[in-house]
Amino acid sequence: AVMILRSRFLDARRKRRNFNKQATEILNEYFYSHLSNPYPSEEAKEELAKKCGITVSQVSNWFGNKRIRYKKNIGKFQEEANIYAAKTAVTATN
Amino acid sequence: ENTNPSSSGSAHSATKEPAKGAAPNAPRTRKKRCPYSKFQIRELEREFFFNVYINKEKRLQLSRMLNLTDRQVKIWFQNRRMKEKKLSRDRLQYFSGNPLL
DNA sequence: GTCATTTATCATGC
DNA sequence: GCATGATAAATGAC
Repeated sequence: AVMILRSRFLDARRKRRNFNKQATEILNEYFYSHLSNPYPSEEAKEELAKKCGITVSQVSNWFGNKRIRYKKNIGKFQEEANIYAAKTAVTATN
Repeated sequence: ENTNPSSSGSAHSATKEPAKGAAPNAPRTRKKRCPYSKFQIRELEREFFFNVYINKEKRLQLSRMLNLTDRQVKIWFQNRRMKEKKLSRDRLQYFSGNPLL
């Protein structure tokens, strides 16, 4: 039993699974509300990880991928940028 | 399966990629990431197993054998140590946070 | 030296 | 067929 768990752990990367919608929502909210400086501190990463139900490393990976993929093609992310911008604007006024 | 770009004409060009003397405003183009071959990885891992920290002499020897620069071998060991640390962290988190066993 | 990061690449999901 | 998460080279702060 231990060997099975261990083997599954060792190649956990090979079988990646997408984050659930709620987690992606939380990460995107933070990203687009800190677009001028999308670098969460270690404490912020831990809090995001807790809220999303993922590890701190996964949070770091997500922001790393998001930053460069956003920078490489801002146009492609314009739509979702507007969505989250409006969302955070609403929450800010409330 | 790995055609090393560093062997452009000479395999003995020691350790530098940008020429520093001539161009004052060097754009300093970042070296493109080139994945190492299975053979290179095996030899690097083999040495890493014996000692996580590599000597300067062994480093030069390894770099010559694998057709890598001395800097590349040094960086590889640094990244490999970070990988080992991350694996330990993940292992700890995995076996402690879950009610298994 | 460590370590967060950038960037390209890999492997998978769908 | 790309989107996405994780990893592998490479850089730079400290």
